[in-house]
Amino acid sequence: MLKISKLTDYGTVVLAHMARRPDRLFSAAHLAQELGLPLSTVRKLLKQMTGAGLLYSSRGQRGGYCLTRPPQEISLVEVLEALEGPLGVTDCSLAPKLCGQEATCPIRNNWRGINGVIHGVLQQVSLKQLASDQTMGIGIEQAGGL
Amino acid sequence: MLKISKLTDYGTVVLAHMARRPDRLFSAAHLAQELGLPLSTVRKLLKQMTGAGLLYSSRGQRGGYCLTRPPQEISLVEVLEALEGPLGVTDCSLAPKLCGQEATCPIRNNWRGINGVIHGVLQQVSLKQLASDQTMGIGIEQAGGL
DNA sequence: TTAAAGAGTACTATATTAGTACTATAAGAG
DNA sequence: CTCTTATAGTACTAATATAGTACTCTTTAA
Repeated sequence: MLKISKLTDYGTVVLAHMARRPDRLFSAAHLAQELGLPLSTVRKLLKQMTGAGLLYSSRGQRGGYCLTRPPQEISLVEVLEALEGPLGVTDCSLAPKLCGQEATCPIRNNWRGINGVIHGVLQQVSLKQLASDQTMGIGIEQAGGL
Repeated sequence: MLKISKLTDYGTVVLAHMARRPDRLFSAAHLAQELGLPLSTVRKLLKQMTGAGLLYSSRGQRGGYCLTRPPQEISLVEVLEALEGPLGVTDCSLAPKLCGQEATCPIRNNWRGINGVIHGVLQQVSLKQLASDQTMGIGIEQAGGL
């Protein structure tokens, strides 16, 4: 259904929460409690996002996580790709040799185009926007072609 | 990875092929052979799309399938929804009561907005465009909000 | 030195996806 | 009228992905 996974969804919830206080340091336990998510799950997400470079972590007592960049500079694509790997609507728009039909497939190029558009949409959304109460305005226009 | 399933992908290949000859009647066996896809799989897809109202079917000798509407009037969303059910990037943008966080989730509205945009992109792409050799032109513009 | 916190690893249950096989039914050809 | 071709319906299996959890190790500040 063209869905992101539930874990990724939780990940965006966690990041959006952190984006509201970019100054603060958040521990996994605090986040889990504040957001009502299972601690183990939150831990897993934080670890993964740290590995992807989205978060700084500091250990020890009074340790925790914080964003590596200001929330308006982090796009949703980055977050999704950190948690799910490269974004591809179809196999062929992701990597070669996954489909088998590839060489002869007459619609591959068009799928790649669609993938690019969706990628663009998600790139335009920043973490700051995602965390915002205001409704986001993103429009689409038909540019040309047939 | 925000991906459609491989079966759905095959479905679009099949439909795009049929869209090039909207007059013709295609049997499952022919399509499977022409596209190099497994017959059983093609059969499954055709049945499902017929049930969803995208195809007419006629049985018996010289039977087969054809599109119920001209290819430029069939949007990609319809095809995806016929094969995968309602389109929802997140659980909460799909149906109530799937997430648990729903009531308190601060970013639900924004996800719903993103979902709407992606829905819009796929709605703008017709089967005729998908089947076309020409590169499609779809642009995105930032309209407002923050 | 101890307690709080992240890092690393491994595991299990469930759901989804992909692919296939078999039987029944309909309709045209001869 | 019956044979052949084709769709309709159903059911099943294997592989993969997802979700959630548990446990141990390491770091660091009080």
